[in-house]
Amino acid sequence: MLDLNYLRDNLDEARELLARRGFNLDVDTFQTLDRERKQLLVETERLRQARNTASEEIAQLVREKADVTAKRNEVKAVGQKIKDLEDALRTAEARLFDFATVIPNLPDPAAPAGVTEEQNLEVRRVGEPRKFDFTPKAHWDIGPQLGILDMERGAKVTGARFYFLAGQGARLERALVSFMLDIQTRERGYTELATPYMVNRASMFSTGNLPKFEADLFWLKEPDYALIPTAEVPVTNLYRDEILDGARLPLKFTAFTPCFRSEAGSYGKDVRGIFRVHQFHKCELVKFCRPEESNNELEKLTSDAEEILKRLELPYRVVLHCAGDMGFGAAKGYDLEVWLPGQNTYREISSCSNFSDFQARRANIRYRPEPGAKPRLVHTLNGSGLAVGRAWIAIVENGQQADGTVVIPKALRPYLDGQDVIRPQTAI
RNA sequence: GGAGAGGUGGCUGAGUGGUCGAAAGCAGCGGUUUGCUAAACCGUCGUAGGGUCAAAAGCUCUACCGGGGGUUCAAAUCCCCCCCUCUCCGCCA
Repeated sequence: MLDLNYLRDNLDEARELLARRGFNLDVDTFQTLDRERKQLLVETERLRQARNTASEEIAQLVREKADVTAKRNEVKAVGQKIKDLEDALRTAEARLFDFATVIPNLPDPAAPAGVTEEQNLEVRRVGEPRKFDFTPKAHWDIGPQLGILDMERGAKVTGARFYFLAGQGARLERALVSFMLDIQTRERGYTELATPYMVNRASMFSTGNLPKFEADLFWLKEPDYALIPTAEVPVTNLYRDEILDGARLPLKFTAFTPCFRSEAGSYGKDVRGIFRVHQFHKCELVKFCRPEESNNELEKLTSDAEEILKRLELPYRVVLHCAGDMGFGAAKGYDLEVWLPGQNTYREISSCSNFSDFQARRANIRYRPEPGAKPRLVHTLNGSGLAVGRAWIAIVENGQQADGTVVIPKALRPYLDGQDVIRPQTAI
């Protein structure tokens, strides 16, 4: 959420910045709502003051054992007026709040203007896509042929966009999880968290998933909890409504969780294979830091995610989001796109974003810069390090050989008892 | 699921209708003193939003004692609903 005081004082600037990401800020509506709220506030406070003064007079009269009936009746009428005004004020405040909660974050000046994926800026390419002397297959062919992926049964047991991994396939995924967490915790200074997989509405609001993206989430019938679409939600909410000691910043966490997404509105997209599914696994990286450090921390976080791809010898490129392709709450963000030979293209495997104070304001996460100083909002960042299912796809597609087997990246072999190749296994 | 206790400022913890935004202590901040990685003493010390002001300071007003509603001239305090924590019983991976 944007700072309402900033909006009041810099409406034109805000409108222009938001236009860079394709959002049309309705300046007139904002000013009208803001003015109405202010008028009601002033009037309500004026009457409250009158009542408080009168109440004190009554208290004094009572102490003097004087008659207070007349005075009491006089104030009684004010009380009703206050009640009406308070109702009106509450409504006005709610309307302003609702207006503000659907405004996306202001883009960082570094984010290129643009509204579509094509306007993203390629920053660098790392690793050379392998030359095949045969036509490389996609994972939806390789996986079932090896007997490590079963999509039909996933669809039977649950529905479309669900799947089973089996034997070496399931183990490959488990190895990837340990591999990713070990690097981030042992070498990159992240603290590992195991988190709740369902959260309440307040948490979903804080990260920006509510109120706008309710349809993208899976909801429990009872109680009113949603399954997390990413560990970003529980980890960012770890410090909701807290004041952190500035000396502890930056704080860095990594968490492995399942992620649940309804994928509403993506019906035609990526219908083959397991690239886009309702349930997947991800190792997430989350940081809390001082505002002046956040863009630098974004570079470091991105490089922490890249490290996994480098060790797995997977070719990838880094793309800087244009203003319009960024997530709702992001000010600046990079995508890591891994090379998928089966599809002959780079595909997203990680998204790393700086949310500036957008989530911190919603979540009320502050820090005290110095002992005794006033609390300020932190900046929050997060990124995938990495999406495990997509890493699985990348390994299978990049490691495939003409005979249908898959070579496992060297760095991962210690997590598989030294196994170097996935060979066809008995069907489940 | 059943029974009970409780949620107060950064923390601990008083306060059961009116000079309570809230005692006291700790922590923090400012200072004094002491020849020592500290102690003692003094002072200060919540957040948000209005008004005044060119602005800041200051002054002043309003709200906030888990959340929401109610009673009352007046609510941290009384009533109702919800949430959370703790204890005991039951069930259970």
